[in-house]
Amino acid sequence: MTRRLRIIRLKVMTGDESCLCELVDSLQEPSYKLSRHLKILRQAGLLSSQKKGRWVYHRLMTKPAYLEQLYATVQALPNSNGVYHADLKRFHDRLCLREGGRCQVGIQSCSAQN
Amino acid sequence: MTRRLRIIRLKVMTGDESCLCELVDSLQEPSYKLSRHLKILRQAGLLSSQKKGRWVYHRLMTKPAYLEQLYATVQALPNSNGVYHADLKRFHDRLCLREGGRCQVGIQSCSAQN
DNA sequence: TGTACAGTTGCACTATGATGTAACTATTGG
DNA sequence: CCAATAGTTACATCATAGTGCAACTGTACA
Repeated sequence: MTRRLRIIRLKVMTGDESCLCELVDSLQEPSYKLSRHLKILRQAGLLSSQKKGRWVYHRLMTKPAYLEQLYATVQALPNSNGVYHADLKRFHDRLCLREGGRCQVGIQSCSAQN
Repeated sequence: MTRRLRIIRLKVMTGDESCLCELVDSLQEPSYKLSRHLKILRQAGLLSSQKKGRWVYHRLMTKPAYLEQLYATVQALPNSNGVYHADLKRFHDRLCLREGGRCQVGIQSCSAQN
């Protein structure tokens, strides 16, 4: 659950679409975990996923009004232990590896491989 | 989790304080269940509870700003199966049993006793 | 065509949360 | 003081959610 919240928080703050490997480097969690959480979020109607080449880009759904309300709440949640901030920093660093707004490389962090 | 949401939704919509027996009649759930969920909500900082005689009155906390944001989201959530509406109706009926704004009787519904 | 790699998923397992029972405290009213 | 009742909680049990491993699909590039 916490991981799902970290994903949503990150995407609420950044807005842009991102692929799994970028999220792995940002949240420092193994890909199989995040992949499953992303699937659950997609089934819940919070995310839409689009495959482009070998990468799958995920972005927040904005259609039902209560989702926007939900995102505003996620944004307002207290960042108790600084995790969200750390996620965001790693995500921004990771975005620098893009070329032409597209992901070009896979998982970079050696810690949370797989 | 769903029960916790029903409690919060009910209190968000009505605002006023209420005691356990009134919630039992409204949600049609046994008292030991709701008592435990109320405790968890209290520990999470969402509720404050105050004992007055033999009844304990529970009300929503409003202090941190993100809580107000959270309540707005709960209010905006879709009422998929009509549960929230049914809870609300039973709650209003139950409030008619008060005298001078105070609860005077215990659990009324024979279904969800205990 | 074959290899590397992004991403997914079935399976077994573990951790966490919800539940039912029943015993408990505290308060009211006779 | 005692019975009745509002509410709480320890304990065992069951249900659900999260995890790790490993095998799998699909795409790109040499």
